[in-house]
Amino acid sequence: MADIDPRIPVYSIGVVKDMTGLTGRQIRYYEKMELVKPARTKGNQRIYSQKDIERLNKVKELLDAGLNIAGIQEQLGKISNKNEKKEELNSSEIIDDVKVSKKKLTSLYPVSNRAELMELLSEKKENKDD
DNA sequence: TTTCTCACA
DNA sequence: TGTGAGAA
Repeated sequence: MADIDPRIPVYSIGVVKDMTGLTGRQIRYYEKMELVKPARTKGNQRIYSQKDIERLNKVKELLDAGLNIAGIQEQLGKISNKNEKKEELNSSEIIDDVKVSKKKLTSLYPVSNRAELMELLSEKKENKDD
């Protein structure tokens, strides 16, 4: 649909919605809040990279952790700026363990962390693309 | 199918 | 913070 670069995989909002378990509106809403910054196709369709997927999952965790948009912007700004601080990870790894697939995720997979999710998503992408 | 804006809670 | 409706 929106594979512009053959090197890197890009996803439309439809697949991102399926991957993240978020609704299309939530994803667009996060973009509006500048939590994510997907590129656009010639037809103005949003195109998300794996970095965007990870960011959206991060947003999910942060929101679930009790953060508001402003707080998430700070967290995302940090990781986007440079590598994460060990002290900051202290709280991140705690929520990282048990969030992800808590209540949303309609028909996803029995994953328990993002890393595992990303692997599954990669397989799914190849499967769909094929 | 995805996009946007307006409006509601 | 997130969604519904309407229009394109």
